Amino acid sequence: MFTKQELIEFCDNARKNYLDHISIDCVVFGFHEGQLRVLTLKMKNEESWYLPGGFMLKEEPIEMAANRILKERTGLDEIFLQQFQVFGDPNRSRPHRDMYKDILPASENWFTNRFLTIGYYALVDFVNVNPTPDNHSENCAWYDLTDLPDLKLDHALILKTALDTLRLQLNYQPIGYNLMPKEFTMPELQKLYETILDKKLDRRNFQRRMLGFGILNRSEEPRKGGAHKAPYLYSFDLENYQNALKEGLKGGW
Amino acid sequence: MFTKQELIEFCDNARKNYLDHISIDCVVFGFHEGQLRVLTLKMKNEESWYLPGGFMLKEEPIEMAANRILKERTGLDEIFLQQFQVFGDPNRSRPHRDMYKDILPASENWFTNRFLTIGYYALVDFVNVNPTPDNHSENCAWYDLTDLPDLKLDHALILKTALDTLRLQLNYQPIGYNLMPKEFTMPELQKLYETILDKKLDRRNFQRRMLGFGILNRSEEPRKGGAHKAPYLYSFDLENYQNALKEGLKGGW
DNA sequence: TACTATTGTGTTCAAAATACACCATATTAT
DNA sequence: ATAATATGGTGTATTTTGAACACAATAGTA
Repeated sequence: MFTKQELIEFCDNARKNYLDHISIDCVVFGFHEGQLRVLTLKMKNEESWYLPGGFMLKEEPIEMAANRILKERTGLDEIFLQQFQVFGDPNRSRPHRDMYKDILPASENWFTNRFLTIGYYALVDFVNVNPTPDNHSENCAWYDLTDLPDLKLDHALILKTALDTLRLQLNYQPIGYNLMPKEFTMPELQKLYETILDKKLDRRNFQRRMLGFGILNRSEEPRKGGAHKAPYLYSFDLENYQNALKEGLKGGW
Repeated sequence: MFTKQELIEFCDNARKNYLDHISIDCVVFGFHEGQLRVLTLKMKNEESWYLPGGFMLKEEPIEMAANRILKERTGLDEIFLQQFQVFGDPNRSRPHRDMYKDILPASENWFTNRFLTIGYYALVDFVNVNPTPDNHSENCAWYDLTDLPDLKLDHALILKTALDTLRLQLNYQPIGYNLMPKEFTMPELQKLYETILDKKLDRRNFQRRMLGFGILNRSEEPRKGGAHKAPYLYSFDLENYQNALKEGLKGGW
């Protein structure tokens, strides 16, 4: 929560640089060792959590804005973000209006204008990534999907919609490139799918189907040093992966 | 194209009523007897065609705005519109800026501000629908997809993206409810799929699969009066149809 | 050296998609 | 009337894909 002084400065700056009425919110899913989590920010002086979001510069392309915002707010860079929906209920920012109504009149408070927010989502390996909060935020935290804090505004809805979209996407697009390390084992990749879908899959059928997509390369050398039998290492075939993103994995008709 | 006087009036009105920086454009696919077409508008005094689009009221929900805009500009009402993507290249409205740069300075011309446009698409039966142009438009026309006029701004991109989305959607969602008459024959429905996909399908396999989805009811009475054997009539089972929209037709994993 | 946990690689059975053939019916040409 | 024809309904064999399941291989450990 802004103090009055901070708010006035923020609004002055925003009016100069940002496009009014449009914001971006990012749902960053993090995965590691069977854990699926979401990146959230806690605002200073406010007992509530938000998805990392922000505003667009007046002449900035949308995708660039999404990447910049995510980087500024969490330090995450070069993350593949996917646009999935615009949220624009006229009342979605009512909590902010209520919060600030006695501090600055609505007419002067750019921050509580109506905003449509463009939802983006991403998948990352949350140990390869080091979220660092920006000035407005007290803390970045990875929350387990089953144990979420109270998300402000419509951010719970945005999160749920992102998850639904991700699960649907799993059926016709490859995932994992931004999420798995360069080399990974088949059981590791399977764990990702199982975690997103919240469902057990058959080892052997998973492998056959996955290989059938033709987006994986198998290394000569299996992983060594672990306990038990040494598994093969796989990596994504970038060209085929990109192609599968465009074309879809298996046509229906 | 606006005259200077019209433009000034339009901008005055827009500033009062519309949300700045956001517009909506609709891709209305029309289908009839094997023809797939797109609804386009020709502006007065301008040799160019547009998708029907417009602006949001300051406190209007997005979906409501999309429906209102489509109705105002074409007369089409109660059409199921599906949001599919936001287009926001900073240069997308450059043609409009160039067009009006000598008529009204950009600082006074709300119309040439930067706009992000939210893309919606719909499918309708174009003989059940009677598009009537609004004041700004000289003409509404259904164009064949293979014979499109020059679409202004980024509207060709929006159309192409909508078509790609529609084709992809065909694989995991039912379509046709807004498009087919209440009762229709299986060959008629097949023709729709073939037209959208631009590909021939097997009659018998199509029917089996379609019925397998469980979203169709067969009437007792076959259609009469046509030449040749009387075909059965089908209608959509609304409840199952809606459910299939939400759940998808066949899960992958 | 046997035990255990994990991974690799089938094989079988069922379901679904594909390819293809035949019958039914309403109009039209003779 | 009757045959020709165009269109629509239904069935069947084959192939492909998906689901369920079992056994062999390997590295660490008791």
